[in-house]
Amino acid sequence: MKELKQRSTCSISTSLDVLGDKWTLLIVRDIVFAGKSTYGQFLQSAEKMATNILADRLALLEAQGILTKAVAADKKSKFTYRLTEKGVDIVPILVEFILWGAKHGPTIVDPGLLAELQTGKEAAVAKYQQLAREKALT
Amino acid sequence: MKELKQRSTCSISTSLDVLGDKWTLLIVRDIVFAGKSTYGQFLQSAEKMATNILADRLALLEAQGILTKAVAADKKSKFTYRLTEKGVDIVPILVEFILWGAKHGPTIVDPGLLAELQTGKEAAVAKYQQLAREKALT
DNA sequence: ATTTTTTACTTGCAATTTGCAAGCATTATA
DNA sequence: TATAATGCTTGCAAATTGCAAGTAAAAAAT
Repeated sequence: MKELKQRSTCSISTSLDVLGDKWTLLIVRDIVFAGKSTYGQFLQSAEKMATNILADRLALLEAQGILTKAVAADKKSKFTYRLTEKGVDIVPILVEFILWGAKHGPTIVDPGLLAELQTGKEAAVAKYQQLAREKALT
Repeated sequence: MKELKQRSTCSISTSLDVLGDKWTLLIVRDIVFAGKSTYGQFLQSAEKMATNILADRLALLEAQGILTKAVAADKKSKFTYRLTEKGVDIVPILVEFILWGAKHGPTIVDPGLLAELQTGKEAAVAKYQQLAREKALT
């Protein structure tokens, strides 16, 4: 796992030190918007993350206190990854990426989600944050 | 300049295809919050971006229609980089990175800016977007 | 007029990171 | 007891990054 180095004291820069790559936020996305929680589920996403990259990023996110790793309730050979409060606080960032991509990129967004975000962003953010918190308790 | 490839149709993923690295958003930050506009000014930031990386990212951002490059008003040997509307729409993303970093990271944020963002996020976003638009006209 | 400086890059190369394929270890199922 | 599921680890080539030096056009200084 690559070690984290802080490039400056700027909060945008330090956020990018942790989240600034092509894969990390996709894991958080999968937890928040796709209800995923296991290594195998993350691997099945459309972007086809490599197994070593996934393992590296999960370890990094855990080390940063963004998610927790626990043995699954049903199987001892399975692990469940959930968001901490620090992770739940990433939801607003994801929402802004959704809105920017939907407006300016060649993307397909669930129309229900998009409408929800465009008509009441704060309420939608709060809703998905609460859903993530509730899953973290199971 | 590395070519852009779209990994999926997810709007978060396509946004990360363009903005998901450690440097790109720092350039946008420097334009929006530090009033910078030239290659030399971007190089002077605290994070010390390498010259080849800066040149690559500026070309990529221009190719993506996020910023424009124009000969400076005072000198023919100088270029001025400004945000397009697509670039101005990145401001909300930057704001969420500021808030997340300020809350969870070891950072130093201008207290005035932080208070402004925490008390009236939407108004602050609109203000910095308008400032960027006005500079783009000069 | 000529040299020096400013400004914006480009180039070469070593080091790091990524991406792909295969292998391994533990637990669960047949 | 063998097979499958699950979560990784390893090896290696390819791509990207980071550092230092070099280049080219325009501006300023002499």
